Amino acid sequence: MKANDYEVTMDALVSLCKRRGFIFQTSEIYGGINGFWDYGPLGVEMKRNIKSCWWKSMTQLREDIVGLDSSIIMHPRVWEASGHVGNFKDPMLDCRETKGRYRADQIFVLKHKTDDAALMFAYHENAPAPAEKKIKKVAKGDAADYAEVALLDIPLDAYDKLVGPDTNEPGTLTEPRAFNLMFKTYVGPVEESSNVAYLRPETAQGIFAQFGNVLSTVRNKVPFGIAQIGKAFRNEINPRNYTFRSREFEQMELEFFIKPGTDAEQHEYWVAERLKWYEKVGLPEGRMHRDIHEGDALAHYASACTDILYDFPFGTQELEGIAARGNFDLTQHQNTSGKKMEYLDEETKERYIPHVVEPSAGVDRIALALLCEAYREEWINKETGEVTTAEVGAKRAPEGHEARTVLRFAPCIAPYKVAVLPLVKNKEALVGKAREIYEQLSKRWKVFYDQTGAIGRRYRRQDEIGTPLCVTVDFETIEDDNAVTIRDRDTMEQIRLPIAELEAYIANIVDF
RNA sequence: GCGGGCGUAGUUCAAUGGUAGAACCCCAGCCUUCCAAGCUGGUUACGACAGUUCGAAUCUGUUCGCCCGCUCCA
Repeated sequence: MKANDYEVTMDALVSLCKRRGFIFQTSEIYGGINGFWDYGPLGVEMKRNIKSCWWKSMTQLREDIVGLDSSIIMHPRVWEASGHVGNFKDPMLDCRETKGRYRADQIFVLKHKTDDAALMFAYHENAPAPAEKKIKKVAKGDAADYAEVALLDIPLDAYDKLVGPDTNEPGTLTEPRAFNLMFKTYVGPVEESSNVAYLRPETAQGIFAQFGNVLSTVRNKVPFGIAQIGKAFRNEINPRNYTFRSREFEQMELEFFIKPGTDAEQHEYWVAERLKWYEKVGLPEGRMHRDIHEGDALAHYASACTDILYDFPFGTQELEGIAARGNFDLTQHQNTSGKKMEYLDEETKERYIPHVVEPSAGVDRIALALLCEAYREEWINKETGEVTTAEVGAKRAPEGHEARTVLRFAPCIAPYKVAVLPLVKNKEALVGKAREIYEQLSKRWKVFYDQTGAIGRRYRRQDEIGTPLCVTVDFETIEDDNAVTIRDRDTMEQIRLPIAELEAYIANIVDF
């Protein structure tokens, strides 16, 4: 069953996130800075819940995975070994005429074999046909007189004779510029090239670099995993779509080390495991997709890669990538550092560098997906109480109805688990009892106490921040039955429950 | 980074180059026995920096940010 058939608009969601304190633009008082976001009082709780559900499923509910917290700045050679220093940059060039942008290494050029003064024609890799046509039309020449050259081998002073891939005019291409997507800094007070360091662009390499230490301390046998949650930084060219692509973001990565040859089955296993987890935190199957990488889309060292995607309002986008990376990373570190990265199988006496399956998820993307999924506007018929999904974009509810905004979070994700509400605030005994319950429940969960305004308004406030349960203390509670009403966020129905049974009831609903 | 659009209160919107308003939200008080009731009062905004002008939310420039397209996404 889909949890939500309401199609949220990003405008409505962004507005609610700011209004209720989920997500703020960073440094907003100074005008903000592109690609960086802050999580407010509710957002930080929600994000912590996502991380602890993941951490619990990885390191607590199974004994073959241990945790790690490696530093953000590591030895620069880590990034040489991983290939990030060499490859983590894309030389790009623009066309002034068409406003197109191209990756320089994907553009090739047809150049006259003998006449250096002749026009040259650029084209997209493996698609020379348009350039060959232009040789006939524009240069009145014969394609046979031209040879293929990589764009990066064309000298800059010849760019005025170069015709771009999507134009017929020469001289419209800018020179290629390298974009290194790693944030650079200096270790120590002096800025010199010998102490350049990078903010990690992924948490994974911290795991690989500590593989040996972890292996020698925890006595785990292959297959086993190392899990890590932490910040990573990428100097994205163009952050977009709210928090979806940020320059500072948080990852939850597992490196699951396996025996070579079991890659395919382990990969398949982890894709299924992770999809189960997404279902559990509230992303239903109907809006989740798998993108199975094949052929050219696969990195050269990987034997399989499956992206897990979610239907965002701005398109179907990646939440997590699950890659079978062979032993590429450990081998690279072994070669670069000179330290052995081998595992000895005690039973078979085999020595090998383990292969790895890497489920790598973006916390911020999951948070955004959960917000999109949870957001819902409803219309409630004032007479019958019947609830219908609101029309998207409607300014107000139709005659005889009132509007309700509700975040239908899975209870394990909700920032607050319970709200405790005295029915009225000007009766001391009611308030006293409510405070007592609040303090009792607060020892176990994040609980909201609210005595302001009409009870209905307080319910709606909790709906809008996704609190799954409201506990209301009324006159019967103190005069009669020592019980409270519990109101459900989604159905708005109430049951009566003795205070003695309250904790067990709540735990059953909200704990992961 | 390029092109286009847009920046007024927490939100959604007003205001002819001349005192920045409203609704909702929020806060306080009164009232209130279960789904945004009512009454009274209150806080809060022209993204930033320059320029033109007697006077700028309004005109100009720059910049920052957001949205859309291109581009990119190991």
